[in-house]
Amino acid sequence: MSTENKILDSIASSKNNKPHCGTCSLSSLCLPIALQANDLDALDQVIKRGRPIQKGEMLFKQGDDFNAVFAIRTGAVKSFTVARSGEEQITGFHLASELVGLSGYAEDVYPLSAKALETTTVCELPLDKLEVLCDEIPGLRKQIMRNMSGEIRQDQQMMLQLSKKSADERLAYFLLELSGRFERRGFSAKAFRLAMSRVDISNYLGLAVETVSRIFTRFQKNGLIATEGKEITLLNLDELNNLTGNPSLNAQCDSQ
Amino acid sequence: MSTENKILDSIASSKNNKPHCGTCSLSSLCLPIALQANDLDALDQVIKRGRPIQKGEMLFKQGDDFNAVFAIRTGAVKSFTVARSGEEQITGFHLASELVGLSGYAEDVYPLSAKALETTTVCELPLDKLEVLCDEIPGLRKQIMRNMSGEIRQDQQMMLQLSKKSADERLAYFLLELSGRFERRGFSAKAFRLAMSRVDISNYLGLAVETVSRIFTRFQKNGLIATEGKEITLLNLDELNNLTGNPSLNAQCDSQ
DNA sequence: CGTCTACTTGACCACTATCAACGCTGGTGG
DNA sequence: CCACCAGCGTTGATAGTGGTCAAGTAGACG
Repeated sequence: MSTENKILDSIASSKNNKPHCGTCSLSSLCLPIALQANDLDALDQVIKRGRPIQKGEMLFKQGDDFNAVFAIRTGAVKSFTVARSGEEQITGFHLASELVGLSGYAEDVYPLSAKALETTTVCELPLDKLEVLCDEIPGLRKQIMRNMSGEIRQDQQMMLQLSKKSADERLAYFLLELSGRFERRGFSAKAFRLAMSRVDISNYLGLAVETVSRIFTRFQKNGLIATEGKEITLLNLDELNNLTGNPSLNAQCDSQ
Repeated sequence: MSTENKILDSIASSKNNKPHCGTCSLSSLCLPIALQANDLDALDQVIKRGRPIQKGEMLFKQGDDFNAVFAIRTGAVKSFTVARSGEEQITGFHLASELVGLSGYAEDVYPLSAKALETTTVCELPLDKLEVLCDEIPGLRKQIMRNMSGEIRQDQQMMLQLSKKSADERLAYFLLELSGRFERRGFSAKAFRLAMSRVDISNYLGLAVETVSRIFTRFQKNGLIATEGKEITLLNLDELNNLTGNPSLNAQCDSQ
């Protein structure tokens, strides 16, 4: 067994060497959430689990035929659209358990590209098989619709950020939003690693890199955060929350 | 028969007094596009067609239970989210044949509100019935997924506009995008009525009303458009296209 | 005719982009 | 082993786009 495969397996599953939806630690966040055991097997059968995708590699490119949806098992991915004028807009960062590529449905080609921010393993759901399953398993159809609906909601939140919020508010929102996603995956809400570069963050938030950099420094001076390269610690969630301009995003949300 | 009902019927269908998906002039744009005759009947059966909605009335409010999706028959609707801080963000304007409310799927409540911009008639698709039909008619499921996917694509385009484009570019894009939608509905691409107010436009585009107003005047001075109240004529599509910063959005798109 | 709302126009200034320079780190090749 | 370079991140100085405030106009409606 090659070193590469060893790494893959150790990443894919800490206990078994055959990854399977039923044993995947993400099953409570990912598509299986709404499925029965036998449906889960059916889903598992159609999933292709390829070799890991290296940092900088593309999952798919804007304009490619839409032939699969991807669920992220480990790692992180950014998706972005390129305007005809050449400008890039990062439309989202995707962590483990999230689906990428569903927006290809409308036009039969991907309207955006997806690139790995770090070494990433994915579960590939070939479209033809997925279509059949969707018609056979109502729970799966519903779960995918929920997913798409959630993405619409999220993108619309982002529209609000981009059009109404100041640079400080956007960055605070970004950090808290990420924090919440890590927490839901069982990681620390206060200390994590930013898989994306400052340039990526600034692009996503509709700001210049310099602005993002300056705000990071200012937040540090004010004791809100501490950074060491890509590692970041949120020192004062309450104050960050105030900064978003939104009463409570992450504060006293124990019920969530 | 009351005056109100007479109006409804005359609006609902210019030829028959019983509106039906099969005879609706929008069937080639709306959900029926992918359905067989008998499936179409099944869809038609579940649709509730209520009285017209007056300008300013709400179709649904953010936080309401998600219990129906709406297809617009005539008129226009704006949808918008309200942040906890109170800011409103208009997330879209919807014209005849478009679906509103699909983003309620993820959380079982609508994450946004929808309000009529003018007197509007809608086809209401109760969620419980729609769910059943989705599982029975694969074509319908697919069409709805395409719809959601298209909305994601569209929102992401908007994110690009909001974060990368200047005020002029945004307004030009807005006008051309509307123009294209009117054209696809068989109306003039060059002259139409803006159902929404300047405030709505500015909110949608992430600008101040004053800015929008100034750009409208400047565009007029430069001979790009002519306005008279809410009526607008696009005098120079090519130049507007250049202004979007995107090579060709509406130019020489005869094939589209 | 008065009031209200939508829209327009002008003056001013703040936020953030842009330009420029510099430091740090990791990789490459002499 | 060190010099060099590229990519990323930070910091400073400057300027421009578009927001804000204020006032005025026009159109709709009672």
